[in-house]
Amino acid sequence: MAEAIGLRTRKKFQARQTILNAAAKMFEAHGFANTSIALIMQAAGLGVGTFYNYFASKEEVLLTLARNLREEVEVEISAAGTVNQSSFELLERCCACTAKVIDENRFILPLFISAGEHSDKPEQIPRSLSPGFGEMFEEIITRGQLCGEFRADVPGNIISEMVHSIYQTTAFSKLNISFQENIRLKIKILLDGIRP
Amino acid sequence: MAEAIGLRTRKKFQARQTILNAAAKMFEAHGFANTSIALIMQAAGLGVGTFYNYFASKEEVLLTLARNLREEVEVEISAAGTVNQSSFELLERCCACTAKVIDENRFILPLFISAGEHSDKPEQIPRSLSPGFGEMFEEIITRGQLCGEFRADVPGNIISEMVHSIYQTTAFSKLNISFQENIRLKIKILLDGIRP
Amino acid sequence: MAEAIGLRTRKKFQARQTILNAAAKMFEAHGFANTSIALIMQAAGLGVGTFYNYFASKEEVLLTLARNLREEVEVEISAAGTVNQSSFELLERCCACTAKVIDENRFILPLFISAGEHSDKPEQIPRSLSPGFGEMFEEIITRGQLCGEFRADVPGNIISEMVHSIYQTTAFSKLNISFQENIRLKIKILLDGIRP
Amino acid sequence: MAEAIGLRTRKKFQARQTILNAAAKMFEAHGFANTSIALIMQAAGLGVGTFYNYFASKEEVLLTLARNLREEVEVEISAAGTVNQSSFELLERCCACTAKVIDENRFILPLFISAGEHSDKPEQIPRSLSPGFGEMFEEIITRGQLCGEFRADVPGNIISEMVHSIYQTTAFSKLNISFQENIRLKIKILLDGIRP
DNA sequence: TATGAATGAGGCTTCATTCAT
DNA sequence: GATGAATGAAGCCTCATTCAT
Repeated sequence: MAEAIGLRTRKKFQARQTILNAAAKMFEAHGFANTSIALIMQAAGLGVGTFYNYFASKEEVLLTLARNLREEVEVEISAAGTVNQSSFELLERCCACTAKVIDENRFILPLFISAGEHSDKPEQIPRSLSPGFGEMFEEIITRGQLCGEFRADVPGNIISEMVHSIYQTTAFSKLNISFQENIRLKIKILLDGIRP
Repeated sequence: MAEAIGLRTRKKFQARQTILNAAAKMFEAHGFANTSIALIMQAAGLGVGTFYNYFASKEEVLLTLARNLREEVEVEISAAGTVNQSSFELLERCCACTAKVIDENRFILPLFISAGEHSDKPEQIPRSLSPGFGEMFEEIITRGQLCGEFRADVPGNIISEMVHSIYQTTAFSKLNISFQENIRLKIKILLDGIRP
Repeated sequence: MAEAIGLRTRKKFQARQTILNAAAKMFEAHGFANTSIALIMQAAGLGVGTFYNYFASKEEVLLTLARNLREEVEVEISAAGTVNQSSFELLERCCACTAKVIDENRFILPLFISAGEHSDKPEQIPRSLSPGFGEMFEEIITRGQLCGEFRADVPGNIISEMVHSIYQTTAFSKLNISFQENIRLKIKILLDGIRP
Repeated sequence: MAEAIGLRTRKKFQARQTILNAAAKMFEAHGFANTSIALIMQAAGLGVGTFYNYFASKEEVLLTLARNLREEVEVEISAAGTVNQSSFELLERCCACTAKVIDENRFILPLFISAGEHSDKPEQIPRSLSPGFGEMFEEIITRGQLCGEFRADVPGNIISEMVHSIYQTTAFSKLNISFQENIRLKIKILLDGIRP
């Protein structure tokens, strides 16, 4: 009995995953707006109606994907020990970690920038991978400014926005250079630009 | 007769402008995706069918708006005398001019970032205000690098992309600071970051 | 030109009528809930999308049909001269007129009783052919009570409700007797029942 | 063993009752059409599939509820001794009893009037609480006519229909008067109206 | 018997596009 | 050239019903 329930539960979980994966693939291939729920479910090999057993809307799928991504970033970052480092080193490392995870889920960031546009219910989609995605950067930056490691004549949230902007737009880059390397170079410029 | 044709031409031109203005207003108010052609033409006070006498699609309207914007920027920049300036001064001034024009047409940049997502025909919408918007910056930057005024260990197109990214994402900024000032600060960091 | 506009306007009006007629027919044949918009438009020989050029919802169609019916009733009643009559005669005549019109649009009354149930937006559908349908009866009855022609130990609005109920339920009658005669007999009982 | 079966039978009966109660509650709260089977079973705290172990359709649930109601009415009426009464007294008492029971299950009458509209299978839902609900009244009335207690110039089934109509529409009444009192007044008028 | 995930038909609605006037 | 009614494809979503566990 317990086993039966376990099986059912496992299957249910699997279906959810299948849908998420299919959605990610379709979003990447066709964009968020051009991906219909029917298309997702077709890619998932499931009936259309099944979608609504797991999600209320396409937006919810996107949010879920984003939340998963954010968790991955956090895991990755906390895995890299971050003690006894200068704010420069810390920021650099965090940026590299973030770049790595995003690189593997490149499709999602662009989606997020624009998703607010699409939906009838724009309030449901935050402009960035919020909440809390940018806060990490802002914290590091603020601390660096307090320590005198970063210039203080520019507000920390402006710098943080700049970091953000680098990720968001680099995802679209057509330059013949790897995503992570691209990010690395831009962050290097930024770091040099915020020395006191 | 020539006058009659002129009148007609002018009238035709007027309708086109009316549509463009209405579209800009509606895009700004409701977003690109949520703006139907019917809505545009209603705002324009013209019949739906008339739209197709001037444009083939919503995408074309957007492109036209972007092209107009770019022209404005160019006019503005060339108005500011640009001789005998260091690359730093030149880049700073160009960025300020661009910020000013974009500030007055703020809605269009966000639209552009996301429009590719929306359309059935994404190939029709370039990712940025291309063609040629970024080239101006790239030219200045490359020249600066050749003169040894800018660091050369980072490719010029990467730097150019960074400039671009600043405009694109600042248009979304929720910080309590004016758009132009926000841009100015970020460009300042960038400029300091690309000193040799 | 004026003629062209006239033609267009006329055609538009015709389409609206066509839809109303088709809807009435389908409502009668299959009931309100079982009549899809697609079915109506198929019966009307028009495309589905055309429906929304004229009505926002099925409910609006129903309301329109009801409003038309009410107008017919009023025309019919005012056609019958109503001066110098006892309240008994007046009520009897009004009831007969109403019965006649309703008889020709029998399907609509049942629809109205139940339509509130159906809709997601029940507030949009009044329970009776309001506003003003019942008021006519209530006015006559109140006047009759004041003159002492009708019993006063029962509130007028109760009597009015009774009149209403007769119409509403007789529309469903399966008895082998004509609608108008059925109504006539019930009203006769009611009239005898409200003598002082 | 016999006990085990008894227990099982009782359990089965319990589930059925649970569903009926939940359905009644949901019908009352949301209306027949807006109540999905899933909603009923959720309110019942049972699985969706379980529904089909007891009922073939929502319509069958409604019919069952109606049949139960009718039985209640009969019990109530037979409880009130009905010997040696004039037809007037008898009809009055029966109407009062019926009103009392219906008052406690007010939701069901409106449902019934409209249920025929809703269903794909209208033939499955009779227009009134048939079969047999009205027969009781018809019998009393016919008897009263034969005895010369009621007027005979109006067919008995017409009068019976009138009684019916009073119940059906009073369930919707918005007047500021209790259901039972409302019914009592209307029946009083009717009784006065059918004196010979 | 109880379950509830899976299903797909079917309803509603929007909207780019056409075409007769 | 201007118009706007007509169109139908396409998307979203609900829900009765089935069936494997």
